[in-house]
Amino acid sequence: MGKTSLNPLNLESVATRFRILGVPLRLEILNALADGERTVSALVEATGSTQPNVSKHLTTLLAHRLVKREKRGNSAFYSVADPAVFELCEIVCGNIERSLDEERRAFSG
Amino acid sequence: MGKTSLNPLNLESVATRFRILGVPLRLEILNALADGERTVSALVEATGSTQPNVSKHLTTLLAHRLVKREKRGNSAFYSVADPAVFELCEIVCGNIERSLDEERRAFSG
DNA sequence: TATCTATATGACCACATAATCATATAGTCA
DNA sequence: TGACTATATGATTATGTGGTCATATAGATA
Repeated sequence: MGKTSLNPLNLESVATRFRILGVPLRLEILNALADGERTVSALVEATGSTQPNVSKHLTTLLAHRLVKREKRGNSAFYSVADPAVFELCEIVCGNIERSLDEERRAFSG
Repeated sequence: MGKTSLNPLNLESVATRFRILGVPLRLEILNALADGERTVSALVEATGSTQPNVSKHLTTLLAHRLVKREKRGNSAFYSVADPAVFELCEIVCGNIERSLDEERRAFSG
């Protein structure tokens, strides 16, 4: 358990996950879901994108199990399926910061 | 410090990082670099892809500072720039496993 | 210099997909 | 039922990019 080295089988699905997260609007949606469930309309407003576009990305996120969906009345409430995605973002942010630091060092040193 | 929530500025670069990692062959390359530097030829052999293709992906990985390059003699030695990428993969793997568990539970429960 | 090996790169094609628009579906309320 | 609201979806377009091929560059060696 925990032995999650990248065998060819995993490789494809891991890459797919990354690709799903590689769209700014989708990250924005996930970010907007960080503190709880939101309706599609709320996400449309939060992101400033169009309703069909947000809906489509939510469908994609749902298909890859990054979000959950619950329909209540007229609305669809989406929420993050696995909070671990936020760890990913944090690591990437740290990653980028280190890159930039190095870049700065290269320029000033 | 460590407050790396996704502001719109970060959002684009974080998404880009994810997109870079969203290509199986690139993950395979990074995986092959897990235990040290490798030449392009070695990576071509390790991945089974073509030389121009591997070289091109290495160029991409280099441009986004996911790998480092050092030329010695006739060869170019590439290595992972920030080992944190492997954490990412581990998290994603765990993520996927939880998804699959849930899926299995949904079918059998 | 000529040749061999290693790597990089430009041109090209094929394919995936993000965004938009129009429209369909479905639930609510009068 | 009919009108309204919320969400989903099909068609279309535009764009990005992964893969391939041919070729260029550059270092090593004779």
